[in-house]
Amino acid sequence: MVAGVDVSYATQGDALVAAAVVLDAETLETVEVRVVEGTATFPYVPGLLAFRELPSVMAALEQLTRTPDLLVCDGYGLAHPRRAGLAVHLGVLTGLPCFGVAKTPFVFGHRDVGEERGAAAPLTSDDGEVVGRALRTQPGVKPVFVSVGHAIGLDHACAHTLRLARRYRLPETTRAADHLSREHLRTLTR
DNA sequence: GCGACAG
DNA sequence: ATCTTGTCGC
Ligand SMILES: [Mg+2]
Repeated sequence: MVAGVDVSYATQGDALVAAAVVLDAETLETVEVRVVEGTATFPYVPGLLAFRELPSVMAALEQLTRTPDLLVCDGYGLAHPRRAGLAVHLGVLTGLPCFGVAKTPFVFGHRDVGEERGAAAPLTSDDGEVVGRALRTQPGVKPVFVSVGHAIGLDHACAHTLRLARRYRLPETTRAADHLSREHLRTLTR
């Protein structure tokens, strides 16, 4: 069981909606969905995203009737200035294996990535440590950035990412959580 | 000292 | 993240 989490924010005011979606890792079938309405209590500050998004994400996860075996975050884990991105926080808070899949670069660069699906290049710090991996999930489409959160290795995190992103650039977990939180927020704003 | 900066 | 109109490619 793999869970994806994400948060949507209202333009007016501080309302937000967090979503947790559990998918069967094999079939990608939706097993359970949870949405939580909340309020933003922390601003967006690059490097401190966990403090803005995780309170409501934790609330949504606590509503699940089944504990997932793996968590997938929308953002970074170890590939963070302090090696403490939201995927690391969420893994420690829950005690569950967790990794992050980010959509855009943050602070670490990488060599060119081949154009084929599965092509990859390490994200490295100035002193050469590998903190993540740029991974092409669809041929000819921008790569995603995978990094370890907690209790999982980078190879396994990338393998899961590829299995969860067979048709689209982003993992189905992230797509489902993003869609659910966005739609629920819309019902509040309209 | 200045610029860059996940979502 | 959210807003917003058009454009490009499969
Ligand atoms: Mg997000």
